[in-house]
Amino acid sequence: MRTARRGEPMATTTAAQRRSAARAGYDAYLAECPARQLLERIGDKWVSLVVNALADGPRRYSDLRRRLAGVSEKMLTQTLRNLERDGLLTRTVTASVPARVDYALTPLGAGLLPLLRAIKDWAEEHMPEVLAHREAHDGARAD
Amino acid sequence: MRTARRGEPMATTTAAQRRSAARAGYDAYLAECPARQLLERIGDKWVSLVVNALADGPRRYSDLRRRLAGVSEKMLTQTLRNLERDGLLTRTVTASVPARVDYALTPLGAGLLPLLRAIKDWAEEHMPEVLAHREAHDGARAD
DNA sequence: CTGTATCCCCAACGATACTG
DNA sequence: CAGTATCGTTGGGGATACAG
Repeated sequence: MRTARRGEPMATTTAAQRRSAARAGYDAYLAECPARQLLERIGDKWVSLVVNALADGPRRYSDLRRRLAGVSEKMLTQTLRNLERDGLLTRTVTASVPARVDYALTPLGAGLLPLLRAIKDWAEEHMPEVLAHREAHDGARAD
Repeated sequence: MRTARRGEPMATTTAAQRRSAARAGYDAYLAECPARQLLERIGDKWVSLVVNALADGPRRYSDLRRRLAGVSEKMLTQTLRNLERDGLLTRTVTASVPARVDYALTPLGAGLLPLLRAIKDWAEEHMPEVLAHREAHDGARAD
């Protein structure tokens, strides 16, 4: 993107382009915002559940799959890999027959528990009110 | 879904079907889990930003659009409507010329601020470590 | 047992144009 | 000023089959 060199009017390239630039900049800012990065992690559908499932100790893969009855293998593996990649849990392979893999929270991952707890507490205390609003709102215009 | 009444072997319809049933049940459970409902709300890309933008008082639509430089009109409106629907903010129309609309947090919505603050604090304290892990992990296998 | 590989769908998000 | 309408892209997430 080059600035207009000549002193020409150039009525175009103003509003829309400025918008685009602002967007790009803001997006870059958002991509670096720690809070948003965290929300993207824990917002993943299975992350909070996996972390909670590991709260009281290591679990095997099949163990997790049973406890999180709704998860597909693909998503469970993907979630675990992402969390491992971020240093939130460890993956330990025991090369026996049959193979055995244990997952456990790291201290960093365990540090997430109080935060998840806070989220859960807020949710249990206030979500009913939120849902009541939602239904009232929908009901009023369902007609 | 009926349980197998007879003591018959019925090799088919077992594993896969049981899986499906478990999934459906678990999904239903998740749909009702307050913590997940909350995560779905605040996980929306613009929700936390909008709530924060309203932290210190009401704002007009165009005001919000300026402060959240990256948001499209569609997403801003959609986010605001969702939050209004959930009783987290109010929408006040002043029928003047030109039209004017103010958005403000309700007490319920303001109650979200401490939680968002907690998320932000955790993120600022620990996300650098998470990102360091991530890069180390990626770098190790980037070859 | 612990995954990987593949295909597919859909909802989120964005871009653009138009309206009261 | 404050939206609505419409279209297109993208990636999250699930189903299924296969592999070490």
